[in-house]
Amino acid sequence: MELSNIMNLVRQLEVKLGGSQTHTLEVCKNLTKQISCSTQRSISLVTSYYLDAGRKRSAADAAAPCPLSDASDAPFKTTKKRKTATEKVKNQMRVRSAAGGDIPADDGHSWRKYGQKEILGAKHPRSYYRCTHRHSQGCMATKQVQRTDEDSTLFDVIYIGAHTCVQNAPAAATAGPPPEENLPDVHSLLQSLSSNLTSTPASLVPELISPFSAAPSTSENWGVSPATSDSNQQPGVSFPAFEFEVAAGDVMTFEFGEVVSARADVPDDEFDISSFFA
DNA sequence: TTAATTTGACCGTT
DNA sequence: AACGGTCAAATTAA
Repeated sequence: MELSNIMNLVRQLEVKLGGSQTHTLEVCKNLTKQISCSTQRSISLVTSYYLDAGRKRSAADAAAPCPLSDASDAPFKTTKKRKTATEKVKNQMRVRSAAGGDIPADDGHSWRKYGQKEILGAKHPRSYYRCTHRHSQGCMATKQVQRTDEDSTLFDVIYIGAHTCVQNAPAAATAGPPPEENLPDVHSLLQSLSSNLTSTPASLVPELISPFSAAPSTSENWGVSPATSDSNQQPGVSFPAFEFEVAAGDVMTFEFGEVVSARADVPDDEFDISSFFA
């Protein structure tokens, strides 16, 4: 929520900067653009992180080192066990492609494409990615990317599993204790976020396309859903929207340049999203 | 030469 | 049998 609040504040700043001198303001506008992109990336990172944390926590609640093959289980909760196969932690979000780009913005992780399939009834194929460090570190994180039928600048991205890799690990010098079951490094994530927010690489500063022109959101409509799900969007132009429904449908919807919506699909009793946001 | 992508085959589910 | 996810050989990029 803190990160999302940042996005809210940036949007207000953008509105304030709206109709003034058009010279030094461009710098500020570019800054806000970068901030929003960085925020979006950090949200993606944190999202995949808390999903993993929730899964691990529930595993700890079971107090069994081997939760799946635990035969001596008494009914701890009102476990409406669904023994079906797909017990994967998924996290779907809708992402707008980078400015003019043909692929979704970088989400902070390094991926390696391993497949592409035509999907029944879909206009565009679905691409399959796995973490680059799968073999070096055994990171089993995976994602699927598919261009939306309606808007070809939007992509549906599904993250499956969480990263257990360390991004800056250049292959352990010795075969020391492999970090097989370590948590993702939150500190490095925050550090990366911090540097992204402060650095100003003048190199990649594309033209700004006044993203949020009207309907500034305040802390009043925060948390509700003034999501303007318009359909008259022009190419490359974003509009304000901020849908944030957690209690009922665990759906986040942004219209802030990058993330448009996110949904968490977790097996029953595995993760309580309301407790996370609390 | 190594690493990443492409692409049809393969295989488990439904 | 069809669908979708993954493998892996061939190809391309770094």
